[in-house]
Amino acid sequence: MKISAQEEYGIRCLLQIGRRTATGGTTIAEISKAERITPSNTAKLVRILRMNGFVASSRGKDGGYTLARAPGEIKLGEVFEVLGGKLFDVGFCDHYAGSADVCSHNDHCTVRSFWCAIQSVLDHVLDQTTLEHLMDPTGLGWWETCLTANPLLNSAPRT
Amino acid sequence: MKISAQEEYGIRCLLQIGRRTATGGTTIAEISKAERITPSNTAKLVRILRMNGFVASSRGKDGGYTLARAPGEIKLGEVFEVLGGKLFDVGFCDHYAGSADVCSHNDHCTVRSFWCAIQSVLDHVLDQTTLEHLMDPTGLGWWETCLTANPLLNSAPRT
DNA sequence: TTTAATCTTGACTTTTTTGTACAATTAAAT
DNA sequence: ATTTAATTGTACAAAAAAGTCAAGATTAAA
Repeated sequence: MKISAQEEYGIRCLLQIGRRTATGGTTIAEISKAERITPSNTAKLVRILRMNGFVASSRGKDGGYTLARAPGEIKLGEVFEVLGGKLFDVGFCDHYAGSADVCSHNDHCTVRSFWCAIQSVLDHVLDQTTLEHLMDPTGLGWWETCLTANPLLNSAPRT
Repeated sequence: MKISAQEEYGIRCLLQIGRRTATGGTTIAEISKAERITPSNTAKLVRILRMNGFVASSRGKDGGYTLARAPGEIKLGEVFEVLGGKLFDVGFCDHYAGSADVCSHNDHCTVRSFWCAIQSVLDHVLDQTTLEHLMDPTGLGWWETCLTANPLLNSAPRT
C-alpha cells in the first residue's frame, strides 16, 4: 500500500497548474523544471489530468495549461482515483479466485470487507480535501486538527 | 495507492495460520490449497511473516506453522508495514529531489504533510485492528459502526 | 506566410514488483 | 540408518508500472 509515483507527481503537477492559473497558466517546460521531472514524463501526467477534466489546455505559441475548475471544486479523491485507481479493484476476486465458482477467498470475505472499511476511511478524508486546501498556505494542516479532535482516530478503545 | 498482492495474500496466509493454530498449526501445502496460490509463493509470503515474528515454524516431518503470538496481540498495522511498507517512504525526497540540497519538492512540502496526514489516519485504523478481529466471525464489521459513529468520517464539514 | 512555441500521441526502454523453480536442510517414524 | 514430509534460502523468469523518446499537429505572433 504505497502512494505511487504517478499519484505523487500527478498531484504536484496539478498543484503547479493551480498556482499559476491566476497568472495565465503554465507550460510543461515550467512544470517540469519546478518539479524536476522530465518534460516527457510531465506531459504524460498532465495528459491524464486533462483527459479527466481537471485541467484545460491551449495549443500553439503562448499555449499552456490552466485549471478547468475552481480549486475548491477539485476533490483530491477524484484526482487520486484517476491517477492511481482504487485501493483494491472490484473484480479482484475474478482474477485471483482461481477456478472456483464463488470467491474462494473465503473467510466469508472478512478480509475484503475490511479492505472496504479502509477504503471508506480514505475516501472520506480524500473527498473532504480539495486542491484549494493544498494551494492555500494558511490552510496548511487543517487535517492535523481533525486528527486530534477525533475519537476514532485518537486512541479510542474499541470493543 | 493500491493494496499490493503481497499484502493481500500475506494477510490471508496469516489468517489461515491463525485459524489452525489451536488445532496444531498448518503447512504450506494446506495454505496454498486453501488460498489458491502456488506453494512457492505461499512459502515466500510465510517466510516474511516468520522473519518478522508473527508466526513460528517447526521443520521436518509433522512440521508446520503456528502463530507466534496471540491473535489479539498482532496489530494489522505491523503486518502491513512488513508486507508492504509505509504509504510513502521517508527519504522519498532524497531519491527524487534531484540535485537540490533541500527538498525542492517544495510547495513548502504541503504535499508531504498531507501524505503524513493520510498515513496517520491509516495507522490509527490499522493499529486498532488485530488479527483477532479478522478471525472472529462475530466481530465482522466493528469498523462499519466506527465509521458511522464518527464525525470526521461522516460528512463533517471542515473549515 | 513564415516561424517558433507548444501540445499530442503511440511506441519503446528501463525499473520494480510479483511469482516460480530447485536444491539444501531438518526432524520424526519406522 | 533410511525413508518421508516438511521447512529454508537463493536464484531466476514473467508481468506490471514507470519513465523516455521521437515524430506529428496546432496555434499565435511577427
